[in-house]
Amino acid sequence: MQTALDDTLAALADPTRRAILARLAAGEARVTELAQPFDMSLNSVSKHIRMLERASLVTRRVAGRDHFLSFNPAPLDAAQAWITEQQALWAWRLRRLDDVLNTGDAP
Amino acid sequence: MQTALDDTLAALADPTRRAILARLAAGEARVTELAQPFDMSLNSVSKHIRMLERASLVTRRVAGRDHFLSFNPAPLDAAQAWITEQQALWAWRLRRLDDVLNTGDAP
DNA sequence: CATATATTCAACCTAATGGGTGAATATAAA
DNA sequence: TTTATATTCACCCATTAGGTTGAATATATG
Repeated sequence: MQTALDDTLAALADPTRRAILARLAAGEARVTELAQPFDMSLNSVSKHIRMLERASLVTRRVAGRDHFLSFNPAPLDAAQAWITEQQALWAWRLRRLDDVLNTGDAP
Repeated sequence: MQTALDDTLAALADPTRRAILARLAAGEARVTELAQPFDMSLNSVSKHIRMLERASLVTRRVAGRDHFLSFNPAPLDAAQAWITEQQALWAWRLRRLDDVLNTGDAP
C-alpha cells in the first residue's frame, strides 16, 4: 500500500521538488513562476507539482487561466516525527549500552 | 545529480526499508533476521538493505557467512534539518503576515 | 473574432524500483 | 569431504519516475 508518509518522503526525495517547496514556503506562485528557475520543460515542472499535490504538500487555487500553488507544511510533521523517533530510539539504546558498560549489569 | 539527501529521503520513502531501520535502531541484526517479518523473498530484502547502505543509513560487518547490519542515524540529521527549515520558513511567513494584518503596515 | 498566454493531456523514451527465480559463492558443521 | 546455511549475483518482469515533444483546453487581450 502507499501511505501518506510514503508519498511525502518520495515527494521530498527529488531536488527539483524540494526547491519548488522551498520557493512556495515564501508564498504562493503560479506554475510558470515555479518553472522559471529550472532548465526543464514547463511540462516536467507541472508533473513535479502533481506529485507534490499527491503528497498534499501543495494545494492549488485556480483563478482564470492561472493556477496558484501554495505550500502545505502539515505532511512534514509525520515525516519529522518518524525521523525523530528513530533518533530517539537510537539515543536510548546508546544510553542503555553505556549504563551496562559502566555498572556491569546484565544487558 | 544524486545528492546524499536525495538518497536518504528516497531510502526512507519505502515502508519495508523504514521497518528495517526501526528494527536496526534497536540493535544490529543479520540479513535473514531482518527478512523474517516480511512476506517477501530474502533477495528482495537484500536489495532493500543495499539501498539503505547506499544512503549510508546502514553499515555492514561481515563475520564469516553472516552479515551484521547496523543502523547509522547520521544521514537523518540532514533530512530533519531540511524539514525543520521549511517549517521555520513557513512559520516566519505566517508571523510576518499576521503583523501586516494587525498593524496595517505595507507588506 | 483572432491571437496570445497559462496550463494540462497524451504519447513516447529511458532508467530506476520492487518484486520474483535459480545459480553461484563462501563459510560452517557433520 | 559432504552437506547445510547465509548471502549475493544475474536475469526477468511490470510499474513508475523523470524527461521530452506536440496537441488540446481554457482564459485574456487586441
